Amino acid sequence: MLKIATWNVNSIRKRIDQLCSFVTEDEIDIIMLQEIKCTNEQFPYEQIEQLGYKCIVHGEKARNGVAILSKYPVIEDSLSTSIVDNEEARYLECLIECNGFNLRVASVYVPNGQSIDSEAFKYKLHFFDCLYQRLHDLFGKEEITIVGGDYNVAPNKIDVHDDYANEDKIGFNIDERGKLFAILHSGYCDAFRITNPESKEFSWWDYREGSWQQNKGMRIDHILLSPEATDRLEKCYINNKMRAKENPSDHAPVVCVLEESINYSLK
DNA sequence: ATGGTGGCTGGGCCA
Repeated sequence: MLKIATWNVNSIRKRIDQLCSFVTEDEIDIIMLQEIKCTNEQFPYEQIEQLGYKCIVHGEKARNGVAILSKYPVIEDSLSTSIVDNEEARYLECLIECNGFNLRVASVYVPNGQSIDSEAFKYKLHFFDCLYQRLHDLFGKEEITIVGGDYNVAPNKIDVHDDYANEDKIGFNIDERGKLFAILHSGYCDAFRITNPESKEFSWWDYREGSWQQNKGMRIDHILLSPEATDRLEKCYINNKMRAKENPSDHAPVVCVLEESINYSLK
């Protein structure tokens, strides 16, 4: 069994103790992190390595920043840390060797987009185009590809609270949903939705307006799987206990469980 | 209610 998680921590330095208890209690093998909000130098390597994880970090000062932590050996790192032609730390990819087969793992932090009529929204759509291109290029390269992250898009009505299922709302506009659908159509699977077809669950709740208390959230954090990974998918869950803690991230971790005792080679 | 809270910082910007 292989447990793989994604979590937007909203500052790794603020959340380091919660991260350590989460990966220990949920027995996480690999985790993709977003919004670490620190430089590579500021990253708390020591505390995480003590738990047996290798750290691959692509940070920047004060904002954004992605990382991948793995209990299994990382055989290639710093792959394609820039899928968009700018300096923002929003994408990181590596290759992990796991009991004789390779996993290509990516951590992605899609721009929020601010509002539908903003320049930031155009950038969000452009980022999605670049992400699509990268994931399209990866398709079939390794059998097992896992792309976890904060996509800042809820795929369908069931993924947002009732007040929010509106074209004007950022994260639910048809153009950005279309970009996510295009990635799914290219062959990747939404691990949570395929294992929980009817569940109205969220992965993010605004800090403001009592959103958590009223359960007014959105499911915007996703684990996308290549077909050979999807075949091995046992379950996927959102650990919203992490959102209920004191000083939480505004996001909850998403976890998928893969069966690993399978010959992954198609040849 | 054009607000609200939280994290970067060290005054706003971003989410």
